[in-house]
Amino acid sequence: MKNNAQKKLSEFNIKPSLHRIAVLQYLMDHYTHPDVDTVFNALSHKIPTLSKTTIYNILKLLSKSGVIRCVTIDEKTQRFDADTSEHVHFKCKHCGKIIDLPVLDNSIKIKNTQKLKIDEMDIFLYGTCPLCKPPSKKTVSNALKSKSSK
Amino acid sequence: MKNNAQKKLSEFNIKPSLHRIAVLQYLMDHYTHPDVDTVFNALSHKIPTLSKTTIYNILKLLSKSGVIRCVTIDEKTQRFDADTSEHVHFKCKHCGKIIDLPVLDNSIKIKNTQKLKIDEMDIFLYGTCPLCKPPSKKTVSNALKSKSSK
DNA sequence: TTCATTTTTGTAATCGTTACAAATTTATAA
DNA sequence: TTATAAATTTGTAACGATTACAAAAATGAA
Repeated sequence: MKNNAQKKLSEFNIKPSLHRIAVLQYLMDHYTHPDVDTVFNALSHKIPTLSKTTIYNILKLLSKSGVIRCVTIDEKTQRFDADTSEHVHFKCKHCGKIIDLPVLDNSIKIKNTQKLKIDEMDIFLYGTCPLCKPPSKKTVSNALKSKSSK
Repeated sequence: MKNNAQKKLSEFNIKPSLHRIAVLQYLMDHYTHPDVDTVFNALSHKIPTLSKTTIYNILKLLSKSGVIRCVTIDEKTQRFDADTSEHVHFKCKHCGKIIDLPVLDNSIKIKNTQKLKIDEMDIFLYGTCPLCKPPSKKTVSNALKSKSSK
């Protein structure tokens, strides 16, 4: 029983065209922070006439409407996330994978002495995931190897 | 009495060429998170032969060495910060200005159950600065004005 | 149907960044 | 000093993600 993209679009007063449903449904089925190309390649089989510009258009529309979030942890490409709840993104420097992490409630305390009106927050972590550097001691050479073989 | 860029480069075992000193000194004199063009325009007067590629090279070198930090809060352009201490970046959606905010010590608690090795962290806030939306009630029209006149 | 509006499409353009090789500068050795 | 090697800088060309734009297609209303 998967989430309903069409229903979500209607909740946000966005006309649920077939393309929009397909894009949002893909994001709601794959919480892997895909970029434009990944979404395009995944859907172009089912929708042969699909244009990449359409993917750009829809993802921008959904981002601006608050249906999804644009994850800018990648220097090169925009990534997108249908999970709009507060969470942290970790990016492995070696394999590039992005991992979601929960945040303990109210754990982030910032001195806002300048009366800034804060609407959104991004927390990005960078490091090494367990697959790229297992915690045992024998993996130093492996870690160096994966580091140099970028 | 300003900070010494040459000394800092030597501390990081980076040969203090005139260009590198100039770039780092600019960042240490201007904690305004400038982008490549801003640094280039500021220095090209004093160094007429300066190439923009050199700015890119040096800023990448300094970032990778940990002398400075690349601030990726901007979607389009890389920005750079000679302040490598832990702090938060706020970006005003309207004027684009980036403001530093301190973080209360140990205030960020994340459930790291996956044994991730975390090296770096970015915290980005987005919203409206006091200049773009003063806290008084008469400024609604002003806020709208500055919003539409992007 | 007809007309207006919205959505989608494809191409061209934009722009920040990088690749690359030549040119210059700096360091080292004889 | 001079010669040679290494490091740094430079300029151009290329790259690639994204956007602008106008035409085409689809949708909705009358």
